Amino acid sequence: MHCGTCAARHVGLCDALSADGLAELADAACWCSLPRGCILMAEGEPGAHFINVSHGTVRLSKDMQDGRRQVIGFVSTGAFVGLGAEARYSFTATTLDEVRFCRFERSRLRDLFLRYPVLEQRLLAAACNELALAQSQMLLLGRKTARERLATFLIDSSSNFSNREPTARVVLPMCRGDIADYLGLTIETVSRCLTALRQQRLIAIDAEHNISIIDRTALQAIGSGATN
Amino acid sequence: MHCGTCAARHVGLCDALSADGLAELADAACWCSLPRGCILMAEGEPGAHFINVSHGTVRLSKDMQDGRRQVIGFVSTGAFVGLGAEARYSFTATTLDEVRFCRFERSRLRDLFLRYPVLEQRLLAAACNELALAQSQMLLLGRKTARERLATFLIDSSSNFSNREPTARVVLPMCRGDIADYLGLTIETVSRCLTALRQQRLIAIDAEHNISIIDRTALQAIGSGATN
DNA sequence: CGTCGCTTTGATTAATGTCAATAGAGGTGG
DNA sequence: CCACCTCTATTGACATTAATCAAAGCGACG
Repeated sequence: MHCGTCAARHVGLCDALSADGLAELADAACWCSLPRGCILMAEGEPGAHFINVSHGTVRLSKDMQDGRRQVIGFVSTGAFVGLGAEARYSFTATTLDEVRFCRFERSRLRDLFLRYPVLEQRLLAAACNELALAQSQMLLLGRKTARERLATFLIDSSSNFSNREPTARVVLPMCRGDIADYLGLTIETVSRCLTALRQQRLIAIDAEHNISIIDRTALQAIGSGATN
Repeated sequence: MHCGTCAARHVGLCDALSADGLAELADAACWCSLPRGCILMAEGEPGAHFINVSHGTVRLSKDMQDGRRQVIGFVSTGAFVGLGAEARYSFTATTLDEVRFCRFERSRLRDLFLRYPVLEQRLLAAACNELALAQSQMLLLGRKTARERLATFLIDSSSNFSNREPTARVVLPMCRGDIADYLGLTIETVSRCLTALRQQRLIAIDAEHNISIIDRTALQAIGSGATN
């Protein structure tokens, strides 16, 4: 088993278990690795599995018939995906880079949950956390301007992806189109807003996927709607 | 104790418990009733409580400093509010009409959860359900047109509020402003879209808070983006 | 009967989307 | 190593949706 070297060993579900519980959990898991651009789960398909990401970034999205897409989240190490799936997945999960993960059969997890109630506690905590994030995103999508959305996104990204401590360097594993679909904007608007923020010396665009936050305080103010 | 006559007795948390468990739960609860327009919990305040709505409708919202507001949900009988609150509430809960509810001290619930794991299971299921709703709302806020948002809202409302079975008659306990803040629009746009739907004979506006769905199929199609 | 709050309707503006062209970056093969 | 190709991002011109500003209608209530 890979648990000893797993990057997610000390986060989320796995961290809740001692060695023997972990062995049982590992027994129910299937280790997988997929390259960029693969679909981990597709909206509408039977939600038989549940995965725990141990490396890489996954894009979660909902699509409309005519091609409009809303990215509902980007998740990485330690994240659970497919938690609530009542019978069918309610979104599509796609790899943005090389992703390693454990896949669990939903049915096999059930009795494990009964014997280790701490697992359910962790899932509940994770679900509540995701819910709070989703609610913040609703405020962003419903009420913030394009500029405010970008500022919020950059601030959030500077603490979400792999770093716990906020850093000036922000690595964005997704392309502009994914950012646009996450923020409810178009690629062009994302590009224009980034350019504007750069011209005002609030950020520096070192490379397309590599941004430096120059004035964090100002960005936070913009993101919360305090300035313009 | 009021459990015997409580409208929420056979939904959510309470339904999971047998008589003696329920007695314990009741022991930790405080029954309250508030008129319209009261604040049940305020964003940013210490999240000491957790409530279970037994009657009425509660509006959950997040506000920005300059007055912009996003309603993140309307909840009624059986709903849990304040679930995940890590230390502080992440939204404000306001009564839209007369609301009756049970209030629990978060600390007193903890040991009850340990002894009745089924409670945690129910909360997890509820949280996952809310998460899926939040994700659908993100699609609405990020990608749908005003017309599509209204159609979606009406269809959802026709099965959410008090009725399990979808009905033609939709009673909206909230005012236009709340609908606007829920759909990420302005009052004027909500009004205009409702008028347009009425003129096309898809709905009838019997009274401001009382709408009849005339062509459900067409509304569903509009809401999912299939037509215009 | 008049006032107040909420809703509807109308005219205009502003923000973002759409369409189109250009510019870079990265990869491949001659 | 360089030229080319493709994919992505940027920039510009214009169109469109929904917001804003303003006024009038409607209902409830004193």
